[in-house]
Amino acid sequence: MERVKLIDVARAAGVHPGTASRALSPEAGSLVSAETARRVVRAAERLGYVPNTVARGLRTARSFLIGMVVPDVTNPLFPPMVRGAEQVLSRAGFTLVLTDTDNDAETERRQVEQLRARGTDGFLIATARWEDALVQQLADAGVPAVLVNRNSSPHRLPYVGGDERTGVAEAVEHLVTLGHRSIVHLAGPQDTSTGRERASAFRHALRQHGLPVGRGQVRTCAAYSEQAGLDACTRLLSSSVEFTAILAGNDLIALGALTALAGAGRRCPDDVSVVGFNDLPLVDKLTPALTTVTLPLHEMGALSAQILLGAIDEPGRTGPVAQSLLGIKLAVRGSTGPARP
Amino acid sequence: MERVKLIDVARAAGVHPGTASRALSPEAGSLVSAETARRVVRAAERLGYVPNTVARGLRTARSFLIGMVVPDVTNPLFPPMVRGAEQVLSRAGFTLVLTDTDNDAETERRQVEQLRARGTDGFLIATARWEDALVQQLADAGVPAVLVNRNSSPHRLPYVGGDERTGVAEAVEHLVTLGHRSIVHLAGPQDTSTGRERASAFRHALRQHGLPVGRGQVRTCAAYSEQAGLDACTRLLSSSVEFTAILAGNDLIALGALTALAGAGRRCPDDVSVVGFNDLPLVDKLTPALTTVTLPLHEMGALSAQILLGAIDEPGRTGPVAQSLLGIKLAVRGSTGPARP
DNA sequence: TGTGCGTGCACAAACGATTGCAGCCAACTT
DNA sequence: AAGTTGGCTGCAATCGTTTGTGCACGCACA
Repeated sequence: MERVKLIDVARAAGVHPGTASRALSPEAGSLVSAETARRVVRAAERLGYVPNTVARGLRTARSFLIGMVVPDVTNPLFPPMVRGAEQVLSRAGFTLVLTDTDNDAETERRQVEQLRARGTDGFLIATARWEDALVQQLADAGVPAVLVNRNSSPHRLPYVGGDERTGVAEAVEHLVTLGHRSIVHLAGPQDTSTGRERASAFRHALRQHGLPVGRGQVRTCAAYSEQAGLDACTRLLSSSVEFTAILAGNDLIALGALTALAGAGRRCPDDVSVVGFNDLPLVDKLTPALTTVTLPLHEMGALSAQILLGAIDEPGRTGPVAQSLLGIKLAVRGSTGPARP
Repeated sequence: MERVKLIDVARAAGVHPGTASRALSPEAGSLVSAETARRVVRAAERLGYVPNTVARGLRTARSFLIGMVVPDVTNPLFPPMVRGAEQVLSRAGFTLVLTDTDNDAETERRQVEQLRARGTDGFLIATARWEDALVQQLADAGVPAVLVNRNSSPHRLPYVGGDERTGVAEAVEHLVTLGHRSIVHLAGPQDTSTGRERASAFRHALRQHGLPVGRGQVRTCAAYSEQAGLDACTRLLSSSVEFTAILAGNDLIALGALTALAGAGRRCPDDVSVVGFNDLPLVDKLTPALTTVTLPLHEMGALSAQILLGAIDEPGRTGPVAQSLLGIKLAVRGSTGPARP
C-alpha cells in the first residue's frame, strides 16, 4: 500500500534516482541515453509510479496550482467560466483551486493569502472592483494574475471580458428599431467595470441614435441582484420619468424589474420592453422569455487561463498588458416588442 | 520581495529553527518556555512570516487539500453544496479543490489521480454511480472520502444526502390529496442512487395510498436532462397509459416534460400536474411555477465536509459508516392543481 | 558535595524530488 | 598512440519544515 517513489523506480531500473528523474522528465530527457530512458520508463509504468507533486513543488518552487477567485459560485454566471478555465488548465497539468469569497473583501484577502502560502503559481480573478486593493497588491508583487469578466481601474493586469459596449449598442439598436424612444437603464453597481462600462455605453448609444439622455434615465442599482433591481424599478415607477423600455444591468436586475412592473400593472412586453444581460439558465423559459445579451462565458474562462499560462511561462515580460474583449450576442426573445404608438 | 522563512524568524528571535517551529505550533507549544515562545511569535509577526505549506506538507505527509468531485459545475444543483463544504473546510484550514469530471469516468479517474499525487487528504464525491469503480478503489485504498448527494451500492463510505423517500412520499401525498389517481414517474437514470431511490419510493408511496402500480407507470429517463425528460414524456404521450400527474426525477426532466406536454396540447396544471425535484433557481418564476421537492444542498455540503474532517482525524477507525439523510421539503407552486373529475 | 531528575533548547535527520557538477568511458582527431 | 571531446551517469546539495534525540543546565534531595 506504500506509495512507490522515484528511488524505487531507480532501483528497479538499476540506475541512480537522479538519472531516473531525468529519464522521466521530457525536459532533460535528452541528457540520458535512449536505452536507459526506456528501461526507467518501463520500470515506472510497471510499478505504477506517480511523482509526488509536493516534493517536486518544494524543489522547483512551482506548485502547478492556479487559484480562481469568484464572488459566489452559486451565481450561474461563474460556473461556465470556471469550467472553461479548468479545461485549459488541467490539460496543461495545472490544478484549479476555486475559492468563493462570498462577496467579502476580508474573506477574499484571507483566501488569497492561504493560496499564496501554498505557492500558487497564478490567479484568475473574477471579483475585481473598479478600485481594488487586492488587485493592486498582486500587481505590485508581480504575481501572475488575470482578471476575468470584471476589470480594474489602472489596467495593470491582463483582462478578459465580453465586448460590453457592442452588446449594449446592439440592445439599444434593437429597441430603437422596435420604435422605442424612451429607454431607461437600470445600471449595475458603479464600482464594477461592467456596471460602469454598460452605463457609459448606454449613454453613448442613445446619443448615436439622436436620443436625448435625460436626468434619471440611468439609475444605479445597489447590487447585481433581483432585490436591487426590484427596488430601483419601484423608485423609477414612482418617479415622473416616462419610459417604454428598460435595459437592465444584468438578468437578475431584469427579473426584479419584471416583478416591479407586474406589481404596478405594467405588462411586458405590451407596455414595457425589458432587456437583460448574461443569459442565465432558464431565462429563456420565462413568460415572456427574456431578451438578453449573451456573453461567451466558457471562452472567457478558457482564454483567461491561456493568457495566465503565458504569463507564468515568461515571468520576466514587462510588455503592455492585454485587454481582451470577446464577441457578444443579443438573444432576442419575448420580453421585447414594438413600442406602443 | 523574498518570502521570509522559518530560519529568518529563528535568527531574528535568536533561537534555532527547530525551536521556532515548536514555538509557533500550538501542538508542541508546551515544549518551549513561555518567554521564548513570545519572542518567536513577535518576531514572526514583525517579519510577516507565512509558513510554506508545501514544505510542511512534505514533512508531515499532509496537504490540507480536499478534492471535491462533481459531474458538472454548471448544473445549479452543485454550487450550493460546494459552497457549504468550502465554508466548513476553509474554517478548518483546508483548501477545497473543485474538479469537474464532465460526466466522464476517464476524466474523473485522471483528476482524482492527479489529486492523489498531490497528497490530497480526502475526497468529497458527488459523482457516485450505483456501481462505481472509483468509489470501490478509494474505499479499498483507505483514502478518507465521503459521498454526497449520490450513494453507491455497498455502503462502504459515509454518505450524506437528502431524505429522498420522504420527499417522494410528500409529493405523492400532495398529488393524491388533489385527487390524482393516475400518477406517472419519469425516473432518473437507474445507475444513480437518487434515480433508484426515488423510483422505489414512488412505488411504495402509491401502494400506501392503495393505488395500483401498473406497467409503464415508471419510465426511466436516459439522463437527468431536459432532453431526456422530453423524450421520455413524448414516448409516454404516445403510449396508452392514462395519467393526470407526473412526478419527475428532477427539475430538468420536469422541464422537458412540460415542453412535451405543451407540444401535445396538454395544459399544466389544468390537464396534467407536474412535480419536480431539486428546486433549481428560477423554476419558481416559470408559468406555471414548478412545484418541486427542495433539498438542503448547502447543509449537505457542510455536513459531508464535517464528516470528512472527522474521518481524516481518526484514520484508524473501522466503525460502521454513517449514512446521513437530511430533511427535505415540498415547495407547492402552480404546476400542480386539482385532478379533473 | 554528589547524584538524580526535569526543563528547555540545539542538532541533525528526515520528507521526495530536481539539478549543478564532476567523473568516467568510448570514440574521434591528429 | 596519446590527447581531446562529448555523451551519460552518479554524487550530493538543496528546497523549508517538522520532530526524535541528546546535551547542558539548574534545582532538589540525600
